[in-house]
Amino acid sequence: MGTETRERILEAGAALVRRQGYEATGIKQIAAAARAPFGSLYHFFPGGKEELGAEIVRRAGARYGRLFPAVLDRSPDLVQGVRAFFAAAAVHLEESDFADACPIATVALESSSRSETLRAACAEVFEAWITDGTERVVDAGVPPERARSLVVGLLGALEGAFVLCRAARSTEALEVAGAAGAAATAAALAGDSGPGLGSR
Amino acid sequence: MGTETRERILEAGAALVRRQGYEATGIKQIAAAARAPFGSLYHFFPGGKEELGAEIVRRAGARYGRLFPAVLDRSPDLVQGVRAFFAAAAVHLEESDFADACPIATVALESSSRSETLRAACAEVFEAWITDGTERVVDAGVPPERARSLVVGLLGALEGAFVLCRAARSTEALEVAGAAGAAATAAALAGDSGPGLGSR
DNA sequence: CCCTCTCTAGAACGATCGTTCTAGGCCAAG
DNA sequence: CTTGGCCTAGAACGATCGTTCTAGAGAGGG
Repeated sequence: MGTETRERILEAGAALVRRQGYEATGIKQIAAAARAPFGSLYHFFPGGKEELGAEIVRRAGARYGRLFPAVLDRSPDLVQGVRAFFAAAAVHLEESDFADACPIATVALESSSRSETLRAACAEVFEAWITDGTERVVDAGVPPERARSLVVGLLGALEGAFVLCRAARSTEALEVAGAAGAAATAAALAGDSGPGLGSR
Repeated sequence: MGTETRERILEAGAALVRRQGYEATGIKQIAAAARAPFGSLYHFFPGGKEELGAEIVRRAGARYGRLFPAVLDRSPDLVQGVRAFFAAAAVHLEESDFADACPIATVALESSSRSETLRAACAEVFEAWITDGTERVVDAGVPPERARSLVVGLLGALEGAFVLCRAARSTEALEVAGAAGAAATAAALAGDSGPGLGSR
């Protein structure tokens, strides 16, 4: 069955796009990295690069989206879960020589004014992450609207920290964001309407 | 003097790169948009696309960096200044059909694993923004280290919100980030070591 | 007047881009 | 055995990429 080839293409493509972005990654480069025959690429993705890109985004989004719940499940509470997630992101980023941050943020910025297809795929992934995250926060006892704002703030802080960290080749921004995110989460759990991410 | 041609090239290049990113923007496209002869491009930027890109980043960074102090000067205090800055960013983003966000964030993500020259230019700009912002916050009475964390958190929140807003074509994330940023600023001014961005 | 230096102007080059096309291998169904 | 599908395989195409090269316009100092 050749479906595993399709798999390899998406896998290799995701790794390349995460590091280089969409525009800088060639379709032939993906085929080579996946050790896939070039013809297969257009067989599995007749829509060409754009379709392949959208599929990579969705696929990487679904995989990366499982990380936050997984970390939460291993943490005693929400606040420590948030702290642990930012800390893990910092470790992983540094270990990859500041290459592996968010798998889709670069594509989101590159495509938002150029390809409606790609932009929509990124938006879809972000929204799924937010919805899933909100559910977890609501389960911890935070009112839905407040929970969503918290999660949007957390995700935004994470994405922004990735931008700064990759540029500076330093984890400072992730550390700051992690501490702030944890504090904001604690405030939301305490029912404060006060300071912190997510007070609207 | 032909230096004004150089100016036009940087101007046009900045506008294109801001919307499309670095990789998707062609050097000939910049020349055409600037109504500059193509030969002039290599005359002014002998280092080719990379040198031009780095110059665009630095130039756009210097210009955009003047915005935050300007907004602050027109605001009664730091907290309202922060709020106003995020609000203005949201208005400008929406008015530009979600095209004009941070002029260098896309380049930062695209280049960080591909071009040391460009990555360094972006890092330089971010660091300058942070340094300048920290100075303003220190002037308002916050201890230096705390001030820097606050500013790093604010900038990260802004950049991340831009990513989410452009993808979603919505200003939600900027609104959340603005409220959180203002609250965190208030907390820092009050000397709280408690919740909010920048509590390390 | 001429020489030099800056800047304009765009043709030309090789490389690479995404895409299309043709051809063959493989395997299950008839 | 033959047919028809999926999938592999890569050559070929036109377009465009960044870069280099040649040539000339224009101004200023000797």
